Amino acid sequence: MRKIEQKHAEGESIMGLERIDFIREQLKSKKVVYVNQLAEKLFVSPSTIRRDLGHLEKEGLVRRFYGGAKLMEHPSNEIPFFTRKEENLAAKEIIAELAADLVADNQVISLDATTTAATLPRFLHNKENLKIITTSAQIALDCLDLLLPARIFCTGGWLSATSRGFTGETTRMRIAEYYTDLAFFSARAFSWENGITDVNEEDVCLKQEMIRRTRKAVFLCDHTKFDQISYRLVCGAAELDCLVTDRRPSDEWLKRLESAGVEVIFPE
Amino acid sequence: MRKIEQKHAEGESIMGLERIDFIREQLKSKKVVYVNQLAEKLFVSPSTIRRDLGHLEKEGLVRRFYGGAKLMEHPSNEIPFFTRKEENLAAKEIIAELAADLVADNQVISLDATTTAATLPRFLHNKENLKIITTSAQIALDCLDLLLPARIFCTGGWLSATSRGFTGETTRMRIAEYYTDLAFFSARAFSWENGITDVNEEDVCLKQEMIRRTRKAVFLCDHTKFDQISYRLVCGAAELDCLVTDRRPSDEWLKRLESAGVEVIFPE
DNA sequence: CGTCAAATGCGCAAAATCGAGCAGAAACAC
DNA sequence: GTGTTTCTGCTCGATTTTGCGCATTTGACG
Repeated sequence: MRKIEQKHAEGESIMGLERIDFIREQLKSKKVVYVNQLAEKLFVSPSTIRRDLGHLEKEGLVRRFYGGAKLMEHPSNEIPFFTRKEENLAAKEIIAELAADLVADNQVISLDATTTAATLPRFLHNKENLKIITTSAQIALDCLDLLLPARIFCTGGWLSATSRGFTGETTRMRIAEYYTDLAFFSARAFSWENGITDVNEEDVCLKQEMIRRTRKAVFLCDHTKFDQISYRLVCGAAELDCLVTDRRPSDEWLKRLESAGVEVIFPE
Repeated sequence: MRKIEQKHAEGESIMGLERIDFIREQLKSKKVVYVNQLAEKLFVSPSTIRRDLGHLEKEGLVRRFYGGAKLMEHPSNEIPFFTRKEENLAAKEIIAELAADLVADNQVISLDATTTAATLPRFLHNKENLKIITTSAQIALDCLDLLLPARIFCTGGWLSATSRGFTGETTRMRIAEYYTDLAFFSARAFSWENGITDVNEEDVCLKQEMIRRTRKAVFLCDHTKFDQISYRLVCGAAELDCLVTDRRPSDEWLKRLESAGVEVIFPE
């Protein structure tokens, strides 16, 4: 007990995991950390800090440079699923509620492995006899826990930690086996010139397959995603049938989307 | 020894369950606990704390690390499945721990959608480069949350509420695509005359496919299942390669299993 | 291009922690 | 009472983490 208090008095001579967590926080707020600074602050030797940063580098969280390390700007795909789910939660819920109105009884719908799509099932309680096709293990189990009156088909495949969904050739083939009334999907960015883009090559292929195999492709797109560009093309605006968002888009966007024949749904 | 008496004088030398409850509270509020910190706070030896944390790890509540333990964020996925999981929990853990010893690095193993099989992944932390093939959505996501160093393949298919796993023809075909080193499965009942039996027609077909496509079929069978009969045959005893149970079977059973060429694994 | 202080990676030894096994104490069953 | 089980603390060899020395690399400065 005394020992611990003493340590606290001296500052935190933290150990192992907790120290690395501290470094993570520093990185989050400051983007850059320096070996000496951390060593001093944490009362450990620079060697230890170097080792820690080495671990974080292996994880892909930072890039080392001479004297310290810099936070790697992560595509949001690599932020843990449950953190991502909290981001813009209000927006996702607004979108999900509006999107749910598109669904009618007895339909077959598909959902991709995104946090936005994962918000949708909560609003499907009053639909009867749905079939839900999804690439997301998380969404599949969520539907069970919600006691949805629906049949759930999950593609299977290799499980991805970041999306908590499945990827790979098997997954794509499974999607291709179903033609759906509605396909709900999201992505990281939407710009007029570059269309819908996202970071993960494999996930993009799955979205494309979903879009190809549906009567009505519905893009769930919160306001933060407009006029952004990621790098891998999902599809152009013209290939959409419908876009659901949480705020009224600008007049310019509305005009563009209308001219492209995209039905736009937003609150009020 | 003096130390202990002193401790008694100072107050809380908490014992057993009460101590573990305290650790639970600490975990809830702080997310991370340290062996030494707890030992001092609770006036017991570090050994005891290690044992306690070991128990909590088996329960799946924490993940141990050098010097302490961290609360496992088990963010959703619960309840109806969980109640069944509590039954014979101790037996399942004993079986899982023994079964895990059968697994070697770099192997491909399959797990069916049973609660007994679901206990296994917790004991696979020290194996490297595993591939896990499962029909269970629950197990797949559990493996993620455990941060297992393994690739997870999930068959997909139509989701069953009772097993939280997949069934159907698609599922069977997916299993058939992989040949595994080990197949771990469980079932309702095991009798000498009628072999392994279970209730659900569809699930039985999947188990059979798993058994057909493996080098070593391992039946996870707690003591309550011996000399029981359900109705749908999975396979006869002779088709097993190995049986793992939580208590020494009767001499008669041991003799039978030996004569059938089944390796029998039980504690001690 | 050369110099030099600072930072780095590597190996090693000290320290801390771990798990397994053993033995004593307390609780319990009979 | 006797035997059994459970819990706890301790010992010991093994593992992990940490700090330091040392040769090497880096990058700023002249």
